[in-house]
Amino acid sequence: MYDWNDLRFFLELSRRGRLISAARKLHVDHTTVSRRIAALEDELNARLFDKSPRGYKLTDAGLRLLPFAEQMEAQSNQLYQQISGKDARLSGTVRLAAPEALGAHIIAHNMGQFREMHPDIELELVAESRRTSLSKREADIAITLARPSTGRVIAWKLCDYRLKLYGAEKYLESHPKISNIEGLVGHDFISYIDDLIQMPELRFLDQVIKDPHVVFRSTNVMAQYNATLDSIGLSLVHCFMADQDPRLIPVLPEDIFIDREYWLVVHEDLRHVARVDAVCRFLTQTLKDYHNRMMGHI
Amino acid sequence: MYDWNDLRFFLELSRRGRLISAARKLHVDHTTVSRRIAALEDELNARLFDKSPRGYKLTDAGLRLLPFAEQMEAQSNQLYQQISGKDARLSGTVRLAAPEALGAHIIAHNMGQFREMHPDIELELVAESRRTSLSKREADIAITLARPSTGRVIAWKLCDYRLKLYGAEKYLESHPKISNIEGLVGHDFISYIDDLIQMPELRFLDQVIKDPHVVFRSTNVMAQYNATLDSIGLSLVHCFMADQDPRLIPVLPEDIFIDREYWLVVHEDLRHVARVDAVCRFLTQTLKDYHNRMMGHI
DNA sequence: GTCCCACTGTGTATTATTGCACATTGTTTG
DNA sequence: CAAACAATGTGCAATAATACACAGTGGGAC
Repeated sequence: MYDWNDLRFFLELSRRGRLISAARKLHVDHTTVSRRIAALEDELNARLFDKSPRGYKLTDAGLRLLPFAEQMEAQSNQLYQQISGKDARLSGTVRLAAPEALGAHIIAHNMGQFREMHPDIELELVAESRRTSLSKREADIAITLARPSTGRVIAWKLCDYRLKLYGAEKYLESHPKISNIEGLVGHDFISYIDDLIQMPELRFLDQVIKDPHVVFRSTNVMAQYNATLDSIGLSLVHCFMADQDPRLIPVLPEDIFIDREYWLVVHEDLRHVARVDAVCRFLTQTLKDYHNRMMGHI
Repeated sequence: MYDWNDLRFFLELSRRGRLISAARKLHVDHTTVSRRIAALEDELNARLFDKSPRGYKLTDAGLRLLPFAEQMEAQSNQLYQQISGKDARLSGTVRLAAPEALGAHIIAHNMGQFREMHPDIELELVAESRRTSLSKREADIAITLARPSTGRVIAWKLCDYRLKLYGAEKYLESHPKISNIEGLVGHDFISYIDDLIQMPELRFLDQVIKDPHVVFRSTNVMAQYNATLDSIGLSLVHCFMADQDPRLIPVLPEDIFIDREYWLVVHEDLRHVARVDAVCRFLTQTLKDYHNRMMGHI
């Protein structure tokens, strides 16, 4: 029978992609990891990784093995904690895919607190506005704008958030005063690139004004934000970003606002993996604490 | 972190109770098992076994560890089968506690078929009519006469069975002819030892005749059976035993019969352990095939 | 195009684990 | 009560696993 310990080498290599990185985490030599993976592949008569000088990537067989190994690891951690009495320190890497605005601002700004709570968990933040596949392990956790409708995932709503229309002071001073929604006609706007929008929930400028005159488009939220600061136009910005910045003035805030939701999504197989669970709990609690800010209530 | 392989030594020792027996099963030296258990106890800072020259017995900590280790073993077996393509031959020991009659006859007579199906599973049959505790691992599977009402167990009904009153030809020839139930008065009977009966379901002679004249008592079903053959009295015998023996004549079979049930009981934690599951399936199917015989329908 | 860096693979020395031989202990049998 | 048997524990040799040193390869930067 194969060596159960080899599964620990397998797990770490699958998470880190490189022998030397996995070896460092496990406090062994990279040659040991290489040999143990080779031994495991030999015992199981299956190729678990596609190897290249640039790293190791899981094959289909490796992907199929992964949930079992993770379950064993979860059991191992539970038994260690329960029998030895010592808290088996949560450790390992968790990859989180989150919308750029949320990830780069709210989550990134809470990393200090997270690391205090879980010093051995390495949180990798993929802050992009494109879809990620959890079943292909592109991420362990995803934060989406809508509840996923298919796949072996578990999801729950994290929070609501609000966007409002903002303009820089310099822009507002040098353009016609806006006293009602009709007054927006003739103004310039900043927005996403329509045909590169991957989530319908990001199409919200059309709800504010018909046929907006867009002078700048970007897929990058930070680029849009900075362009707004640069006084080239108005844009719909997340309240949790803009309200912290006195340079941005909300435009008709009582009339113009878009509400959206954030959802936390985890693959079913990872739900009970301790470090994934720890990250989920942290995110859930953090965004509960941020409720008012997310909604633009100051 | 502790060596995951040590858990395999732990599992085998917990099942077999002796270093040398566990070592034989694992194809290692008994000193290896001894040292690996010592290493595991040291790592977990817990005593897992009470040691004596006569063997090793699980402590409370060991009992608490057991389900986790078994889960890991279940995961390991599943992944091996699924990834390597090879059927990880079901192996290991399963201890079955069954009522003596059922165990020693029906089950024992089907061991050939069972071993053909599962050559690496060692089925240990504890054929006794006393209660066994599944939570203390006195057995992995129990067959009982009634559905258990408490405990973290899973149970389902295996089958119904029937007992009838039988007498040996020699006894019947040398005693008053029995043409109705009233005619039983004055006859001799063989039965259990009343104050040593541990299950109310075994008290059935009282249902047939009030104040029976019992000339021989035993806790052992086979002893009762052989005494009946020896023509010292009448006894209520399981149809699945007696109907195969032309030496036993049923007495008033249309009027006198007792119906009982067999239940299969497994501890919740073992339900998904592959070899336990295999035994459960085998028993369930076997007793389904034996339905007519169990009920005395020839 | 060349050099540097990061990473993997291989051979060998070192260290850890396991098996062997045997002593010790407790139980059973005569 | 003594001898035999079964099981565990210990010391040391043999074997296996791991670390170390270094070669080879591929990609990126200049």
